[in-house]
Amino acid sequence: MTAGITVLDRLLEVSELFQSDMARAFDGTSLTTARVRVLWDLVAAGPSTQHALAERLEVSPRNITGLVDALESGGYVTRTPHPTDRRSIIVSLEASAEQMMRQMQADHAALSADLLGAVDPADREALVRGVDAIAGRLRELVAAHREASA
Amino acid sequence: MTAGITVLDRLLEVSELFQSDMARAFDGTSLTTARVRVLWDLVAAGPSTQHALAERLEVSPRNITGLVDALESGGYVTRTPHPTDRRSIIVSLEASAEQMMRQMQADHAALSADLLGAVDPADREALVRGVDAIAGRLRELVAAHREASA
DNA sequence: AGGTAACAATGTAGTACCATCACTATCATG
DNA sequence: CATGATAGTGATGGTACTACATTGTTACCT
Repeated sequence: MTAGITVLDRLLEVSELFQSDMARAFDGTSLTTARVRVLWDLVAAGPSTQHALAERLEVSPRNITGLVDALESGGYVTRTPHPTDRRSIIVSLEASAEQMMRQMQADHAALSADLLGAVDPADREALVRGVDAIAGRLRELVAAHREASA
Repeated sequence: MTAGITVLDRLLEVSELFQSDMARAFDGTSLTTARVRVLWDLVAAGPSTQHALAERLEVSPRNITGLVDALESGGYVTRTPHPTDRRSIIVSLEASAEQMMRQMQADHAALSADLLGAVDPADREALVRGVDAIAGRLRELVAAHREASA
């Protein structure tokens, strides 16, 4: 019972700590969590229209305009016209930003490994299974909520 | 290796899902995540000065003024003068808000139990130990980062 | 006591994120 | 070719946060 509370609380604590640490890393740059989310998506999906970004990140197209504005003036991305559809704009990562994201990905992996290293080896498999189970169950619950309120 | 990445990513996913679900629950009210954080703290700490709230929540005093403004006009808290220090203002939960927070706490516990219920019983203890270990290690790392940049 | 420094809260001003609505330019289809 | 959908953006507004300046109050120090 108390353990149940503790697990969820610890999970939330972990992500809070992680996010505040990320944010601190961006100090001095024009990067923010929301902007990096855009970069991250571009790494995964490749050059995209703003509309596609908006859909994948689940924010309004209008918001993407602002985020890309900031990233563009920071030199992280470029806007190029779509080859066939003149309404669309293709957002691409600048080479330096792609390099930076690769580094960030490596850091992320290293951190993951570090954190997992703090776990008793005998507990690791159960931990992974447990976290997966929790994530899966939570996805179910959220989906059910969305249904209900739709 | 891949598992290491997956664990951290899953943890982050869990807290994202959780937070978006929380936010949806506040639809239609004047409550938001930041404001509920204030209420939550008042439940745990009892009536407090705004200064104390700012310190515990690690935000600027000015920000607390705005949050308490919103909570006050929503009828969730009341401002009363400090008995001895006329500079200070004491923020207290309204009875209805205290009731609501008790409910929220119960829901939180129920959700925790539900999520833990999705985990194979044989994995639960290891999961709790593992998450604790990760949280502890992450606390260390963040503290070290703060030191380094201070 | 009298002056000064620290303190609590708030006004002002500014950044960032996010949303909706209205509008323009451009497809795409009947 | 007209009509309706689509892609992006301007305008506007709410929330969350910050730093700086200001006001009233307290506490300390000589």
